[in-house]
Amino acid sequence: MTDDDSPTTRVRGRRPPQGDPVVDRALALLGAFDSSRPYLSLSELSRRTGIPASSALRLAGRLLEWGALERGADGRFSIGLRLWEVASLTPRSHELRQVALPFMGDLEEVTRQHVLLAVREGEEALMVERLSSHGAVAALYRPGGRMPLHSTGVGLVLLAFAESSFQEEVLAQPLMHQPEKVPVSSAALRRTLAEIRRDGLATFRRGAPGPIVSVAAPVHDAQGSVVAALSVLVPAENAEPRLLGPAVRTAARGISRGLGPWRAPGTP
Amino acid sequence: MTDDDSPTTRVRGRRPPQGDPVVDRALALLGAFDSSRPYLSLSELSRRTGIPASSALRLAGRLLEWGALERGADGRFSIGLRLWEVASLTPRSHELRQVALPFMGDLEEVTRQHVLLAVREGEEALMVERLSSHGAVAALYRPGGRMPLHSTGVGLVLLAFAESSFQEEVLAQPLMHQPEKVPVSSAALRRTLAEIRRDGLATFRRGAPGPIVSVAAPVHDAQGSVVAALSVLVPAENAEPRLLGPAVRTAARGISRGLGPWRAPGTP
DNA sequence: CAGTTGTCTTCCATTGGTCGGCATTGTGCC
DNA sequence: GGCACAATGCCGACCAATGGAAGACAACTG
Repeated sequence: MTDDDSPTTRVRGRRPPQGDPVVDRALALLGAFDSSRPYLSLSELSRRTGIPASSALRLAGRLLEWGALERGADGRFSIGLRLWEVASLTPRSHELRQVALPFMGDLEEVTRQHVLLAVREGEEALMVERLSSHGAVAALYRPGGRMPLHSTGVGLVLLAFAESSFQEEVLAQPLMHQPEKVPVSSAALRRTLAEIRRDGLATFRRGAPGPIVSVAAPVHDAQGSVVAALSVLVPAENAEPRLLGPAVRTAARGISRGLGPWRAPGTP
Repeated sequence: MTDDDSPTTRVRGRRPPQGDPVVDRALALLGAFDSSRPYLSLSELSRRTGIPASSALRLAGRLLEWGALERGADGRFSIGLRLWEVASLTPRSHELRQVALPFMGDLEEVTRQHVLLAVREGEEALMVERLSSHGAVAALYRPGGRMPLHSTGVGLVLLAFAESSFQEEVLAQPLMHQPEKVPVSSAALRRTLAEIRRDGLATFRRGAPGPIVSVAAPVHDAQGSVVAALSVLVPAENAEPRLLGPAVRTAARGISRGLGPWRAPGTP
């Protein structure tokens, strides 16, 4: 029962049954970019999104005109600065960073390594900001990137203070430490989370690119719920968790206080 | 020749002659947000973009689903974290910040005020990053926000090293210092720009929220063109431009060097 | 150097996703 | 209760969006 498709009857502009909403396709184009591929040619864009080249070109043209995409001399596309400008208004990054940066600066000055701030987004942590000193150890994750909840200091804090239904959902899955690929026992993780809740502090060690230890603490908003996690990342050898703990907790409290009275985004 | 529109013939879904491309409308929704209005209700969104409420709702729904928008418990929309995540891949912010942040941290530690990094976007400077210490003086501009080229330290640097055709375009307009609203003589500005090119350094004073001085230097990419400007912002009273100048220039050179060898984004 | 391959772009007949007015419900204020 | 405003659901006409075909151009290849 193949339908009639003799060469002569084949129409030119037959619109195929496919047909995602236009907006979704345009967003798919934006989503095709990736930290490992910040520049994409038209055909790469087309392949990654499954959108035919001619359609991809038309849509990309619109995005280009507005500034959501830019196009280099070699014809390749990248995310546009105009989009970044608008996106920087997202409250969970903008408000938070504004308050947190000075405190993060203090911590960096003391530790001279990495200081990072992350929020939860879906089943991962999203790094909102990172300060890194010159001689700092190699870091696994980057600002704007995602980090596993169960295998990073900030992630553990965010998980420990999430709703318990969400915690159970995560605990139900088989989890592996990253990047070592060592299985995590759900019972051990449960115990760790309880400790974090008790101490208001997470200490996480990993040996991957180099042995490091991360000390993380929760940041609360005016309603008292945990909206972010702050952490310092130092090489394991000269780590002094005893000293780092109070410093991180103090900074996190400072940020929390800064978020408090600044409430009420009612029309100014 | 009014067309027939007797009450009974009035069709329901008559599509009006209006009709911007869908993608443009969706982007207009994103563009409706603003640093002074990071939260918008549906009707505000509709009014600001000129899109009828029912259409705005439908489009916003799509954006919401993808994560380009978020919606609070009160029903108001804001920019979504997913959009920020993608937007953070824009080379002009991502690559630059990665290299610049450690150097900016050094400068902040010395000055204990504001350190900022900006790129040129159209006829304005766009602040890509700012580090601010605790006791720092009030700042006029915010990260992600735009600054006038002729009335800020970083702006002057970016203007001074822009193509001359662009400079003439700017010089041809009547310019005012911000926020004092004092006219800028085009001849004086021309002289200032020449000095900046000669010294590789801009010094800019303003008295607005408080008397401050900004010392700015250019950042070059591997090809030698100026891609950003770095600046420190300190209160005028205890400013030591003599000392700040070399510090800022050194840091800017460090960033430029960091951008150099990191060239060639050819497929890895 | 003709042949091959791949990318980018323009063209265009077709059609299904998009359109906004209207109706309804929800919410706050006097 | 009455009024004003915001949000959402509904609907069918219609035009903007569609993707295959084909051309232009560049880079390899035998």
